[in-house]
Amino acid sequence: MQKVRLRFAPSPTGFLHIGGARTALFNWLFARKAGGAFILRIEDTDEVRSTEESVSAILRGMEWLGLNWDEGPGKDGNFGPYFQMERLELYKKYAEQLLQAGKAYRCYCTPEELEAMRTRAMLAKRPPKYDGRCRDLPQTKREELEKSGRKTVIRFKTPTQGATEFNDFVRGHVTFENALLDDFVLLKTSGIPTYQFAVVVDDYSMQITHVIRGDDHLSNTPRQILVFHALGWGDFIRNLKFAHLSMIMGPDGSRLSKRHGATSVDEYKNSGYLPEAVLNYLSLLGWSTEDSQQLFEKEELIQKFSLERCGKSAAIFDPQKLLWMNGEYIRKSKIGELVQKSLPFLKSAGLVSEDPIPQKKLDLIQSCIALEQEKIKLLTDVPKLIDFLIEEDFKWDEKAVEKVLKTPGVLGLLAEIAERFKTLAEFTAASTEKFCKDFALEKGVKNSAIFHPVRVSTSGRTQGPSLFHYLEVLGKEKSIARILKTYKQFSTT
RNA sequence: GCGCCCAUAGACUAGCGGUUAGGUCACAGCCCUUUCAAGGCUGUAGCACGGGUUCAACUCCCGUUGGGCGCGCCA
Repeated sequence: MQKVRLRFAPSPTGFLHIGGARTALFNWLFARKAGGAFILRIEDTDEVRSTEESVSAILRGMEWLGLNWDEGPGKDGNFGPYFQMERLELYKKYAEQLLQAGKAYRCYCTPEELEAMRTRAMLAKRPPKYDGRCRDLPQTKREELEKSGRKTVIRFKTPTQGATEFNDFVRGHVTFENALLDDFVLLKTSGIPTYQFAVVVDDYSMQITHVIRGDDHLSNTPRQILVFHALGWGDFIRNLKFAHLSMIMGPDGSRLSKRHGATSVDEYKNSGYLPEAVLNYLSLLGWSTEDSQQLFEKEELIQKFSLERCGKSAAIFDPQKLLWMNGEYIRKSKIGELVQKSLPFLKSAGLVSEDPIPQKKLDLIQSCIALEQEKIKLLTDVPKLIDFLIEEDFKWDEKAVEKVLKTPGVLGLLAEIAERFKTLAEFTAASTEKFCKDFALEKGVKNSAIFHPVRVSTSGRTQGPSLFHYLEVLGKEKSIARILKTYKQFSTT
């Protein structure tokens, strides 16, 4: 039994796109479930758009998501190199083979001529395909063009008869008429292969068994199949399994792009999303279980994933649901891990500058985050949720002052509370709560008439963590000092 | 223009001839509650349209409409 081998083959022309991440995830899931190999192949044959930065951004994105590869950049296997630009000789060799076998030919048309040809065809409402004018050039004409110094590309001699069909895990049986295909370019003038050619040579030479990729490649597949056959790899292609995933669209139903907001994995990382949440959300775009389960542990995802349960229709990316899911993952996080993950965001918010961070401060941060854990949706929420407990000072929210502190009698009560707080033997959530409730009873007012002023006078806001719990974190001294400070500030005005 | 693919609420989806069309996000209300959340309960909302096939169609077939993709010396 042949070992299962899958690949994710991004072209490094930008960051790891959310759609690319989904494709990578599905490949990874399938490979992991089958106990096969997951290969990362960099398709960097676009001489003008490929960049080093993109390569590292993609690797970074993959690593962040935890989509580890068995072969690829930094992980040698027996099928490398894994950058297509390092495999040029291979493509050249096979292109030559096709040339010799009469299954490909040199084309002398210039890009300008081709462009003009396409435009003309479009205007005449004909399919904008290459007309094959160099296909059957007589030898004399060839030599003449050759002599004129014309640059050449190698084109595939696409069969003009018959149809190419294949089975797709998601789409089922698909058929394309060969006559509708044109003689596409295999090798560019530069000697660099086109995607259509490189993908065939690589999938074969890397012994790929399953191709899982975006739906946008569905109509490319027959071309590739034809090339496989022309190279004499019929047996291989007959065993190659295809799965074309439905696309991910933007909210308006058009292809997900920059104008729809964040599309790169990096952006989600920087906005405070957890990789597990992103992965989980992505898994639900075009795949589902029979019982419509939503939340999956990574291992569970691997176990339950199957191509048979991938949907056919395009899915619209819903940031709102991702956000909800991120909250779910944050609530499920172990507090220690959540603290570690929040640290970078606390640092950039200026709440943490020490390095290393003293254990005492770390403990404080942990207590604070624990208070607000259930409320955090994004790691970027953390600083503004707990800053008033971390920083020495705090500011009074204007509306809070207006709504709560300006109520007649409130300041007097606060002064009294501060005094009485001093007498508390222990300053815990339980003790302060008991005190405040008793105090309310004593004064003949509702609990809220005490709670709210205490909250605003110690935090400056009307919303926050559970009052008595954060008072405990804040501590007796600071709590009293803040109430007194509030009293002073507003009793004079 | 030609070809291919797709079509269940605002969004993701389950369904695979007979269901009160199920779940999740979002939205609304109620409960819980010192605030904000979280949680619980309830609710609003869906099979694109038109023909067939069938005792019976969301489900099968055809067409229409709508959307997506491909037709690059981009991948």
